[in-house]
Amino acid sequence: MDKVYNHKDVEEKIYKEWEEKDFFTPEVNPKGKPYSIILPPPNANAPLHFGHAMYVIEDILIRFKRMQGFRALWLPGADHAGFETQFVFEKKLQLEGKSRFDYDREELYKMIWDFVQSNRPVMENQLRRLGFSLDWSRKKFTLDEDIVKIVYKTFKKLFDDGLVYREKRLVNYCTYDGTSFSDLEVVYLEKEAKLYFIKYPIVGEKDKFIKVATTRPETMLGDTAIAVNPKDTRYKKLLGKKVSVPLTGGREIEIISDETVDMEFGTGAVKVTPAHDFNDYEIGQKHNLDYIPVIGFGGKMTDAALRFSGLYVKEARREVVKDLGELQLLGKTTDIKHTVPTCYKCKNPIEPLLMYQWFVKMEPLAGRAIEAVKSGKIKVYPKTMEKLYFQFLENIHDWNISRQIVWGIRVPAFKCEKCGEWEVTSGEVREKCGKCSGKMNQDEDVFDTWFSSGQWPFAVLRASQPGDFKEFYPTTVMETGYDILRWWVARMVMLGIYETKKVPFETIVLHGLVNDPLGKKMSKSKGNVVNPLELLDTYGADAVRFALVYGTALGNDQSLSYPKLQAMRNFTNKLWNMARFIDMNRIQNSKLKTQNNLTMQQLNNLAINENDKEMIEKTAELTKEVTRLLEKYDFNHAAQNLYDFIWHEFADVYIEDVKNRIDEQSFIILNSLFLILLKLLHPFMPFVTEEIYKLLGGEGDLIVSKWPVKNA
RNA sequence: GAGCCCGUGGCUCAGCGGUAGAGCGUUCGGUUCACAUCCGAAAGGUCGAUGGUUCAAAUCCAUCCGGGCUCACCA
Repeated sequence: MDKVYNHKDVEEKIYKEWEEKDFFTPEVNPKGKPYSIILPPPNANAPLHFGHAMYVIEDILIRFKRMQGFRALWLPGADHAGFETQFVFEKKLQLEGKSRFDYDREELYKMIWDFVQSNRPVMENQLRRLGFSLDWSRKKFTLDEDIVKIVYKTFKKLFDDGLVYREKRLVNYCTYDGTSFSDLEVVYLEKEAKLYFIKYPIVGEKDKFIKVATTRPETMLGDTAIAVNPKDTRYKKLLGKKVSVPLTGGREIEIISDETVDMEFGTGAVKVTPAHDFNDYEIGQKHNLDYIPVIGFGGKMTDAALRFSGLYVKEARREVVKDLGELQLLGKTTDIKHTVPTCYKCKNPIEPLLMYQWFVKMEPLAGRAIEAVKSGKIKVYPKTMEKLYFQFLENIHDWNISRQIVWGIRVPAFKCEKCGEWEVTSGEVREKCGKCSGKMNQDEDVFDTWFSSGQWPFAVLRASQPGDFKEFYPTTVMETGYDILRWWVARMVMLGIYETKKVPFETIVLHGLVNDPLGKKMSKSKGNVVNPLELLDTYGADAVRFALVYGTALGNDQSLSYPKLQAMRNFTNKLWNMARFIDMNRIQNSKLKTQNNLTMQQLNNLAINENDKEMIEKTAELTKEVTRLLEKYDFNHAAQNLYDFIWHEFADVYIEDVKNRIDEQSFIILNSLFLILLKLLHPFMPFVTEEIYKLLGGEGDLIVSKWPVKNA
């Protein structure tokens, strides 16, 4: 054996061997009970970041269960990541001096498809480098034909059940990216703004005004009421009176009362623009107001904005303020801080705009999802995360699932040109209207990516291999970062229960984020992103894996620590040298048998020396403890126990002791105990343990060896 | 505005009701042994602050301070 463990020589070789021997499929344990985890499908188009390396937790579970004899399935996939990917692709086009408008829908889709396919192996190979024992024979993509079909079916079912509807409503729209979003994709940023006080002349009463305060004067062109609080005595006598909206050529609106108006803010009177503000939209619904859209989808003022038509919102604001000043209708302006809805991707302001979109009615779905966790049908680790889950589901709004992009699953809905009738299908194309035989056109929009990934567990198991769904659904564990609990996990629960009548997974395990060494969130814009591959090169996959679970409680964020990585790398080397010691003794004492792989029971029968007996007992205890900790998803302590015991008890004390009294019997015990420790450590450090196991003459392959049991 | 998490030796973090723990770092000693060393030992903490509950609190409760995250329609 080499003097020093060299992970580079070992990892690739071993992974290939495992893959060639088909150890990653559940079929290695044909008779075991099913145990399944679906890998959260990474974006097919993007290289992995450090968060993905945390999926090592899933590999630990799968290897553990595989060794215990379960039919352990860990199913890999890739996500088309609709808007994310189209955004990246458009950036690329931009660099080439092009834009999405230079291509028709089909061309653009094809280009993105090729782009994604060419990048996809990068991500998949990184998963291999991490040592993940994923069943590649079952890998799926969210745009695979069979998956798409399932997504269509769910949509149709939701529609038929009245849980999907198409309506013209105010939605979050990014005029830069040209698409609408769900609530979750809107980020509220605190910004400095000007609060303008504007006078609206009261009709028929000369020189009388009502003053309102607003940060968005340009939207006044679409005002359809002024609202005050019914309790506000200041305005009681003005209720029902008309005012004329400045700059609109005398358009008249009414002063109404609504209890949502905050008397303390501004003047206590608020302008109501139902077509461009969520609050105002609500008020508009209640009071049956008109909707006058003055901002268009391109971010420019519409014709309804009269002479401001064609101006961008910002310009329009400036002009409106200027004109109001000239008309003596502008009061004071003050500086305030307020939160502005912005696009999570491009950071430009989100405009609430009125449009027809497909919505999923969430309340009934959310209720069942809440119930699933409250009743214990789904367990959450760590338990504190339940709060996040409930918080989201208890305050949920209907989900806008339409996106105005091409990269994704196109909505299978067709509209008749003639009679306007909509028909939703399970993917079949409708050319003729069933009612009037008019020509039908498919909706241009695609689904929100999360609508398809929200169906992933049942979709992927129905599509992977015949029998998989029956065998492996519900899956055992869903493990992912807590940051996508709402985006993804909660939606999987809702859609899973809806479509299959069963929870999609029995347990949710959530890990924390990996921050940079200074504790800051890694992000491209900050330039502090650490490429996991570099660390794999430097420290080896085993060390990186171990460092990620060691010393951090489940669900807590951690900062990348180079000293820790180094310590873990040293640990792999320590293991290697323990093996070298054992190996050298075998060679030097050729009469020593290579008999090993004895069970605890056999070792107990063999041992005479007190120290040997004690070590057997301690190893048995460790086995019990590590097993117990893994069962309760306490990877941190399982890892710490292994580390401490192997280094500071087994190596520092026991090996030092055996050194001075080595004989046939003690060698067999030493060797066997070490192999047991390798088994316990294997889920965490699969490469070095497998390599050593084989060098020391372990039977077969460690990855499929039997998990040690205390009393066997 | 509301909620959540974190604040433990120089650094990174475990512990979360029963005499303060680990890794890294530091200091001293030993060894070249299977070990890019490794082994042994030591120094170093009134567990953010203040009150309370308890026989007993880093651990439970309250308030406050500091750091982070999330949610929310403040015009």
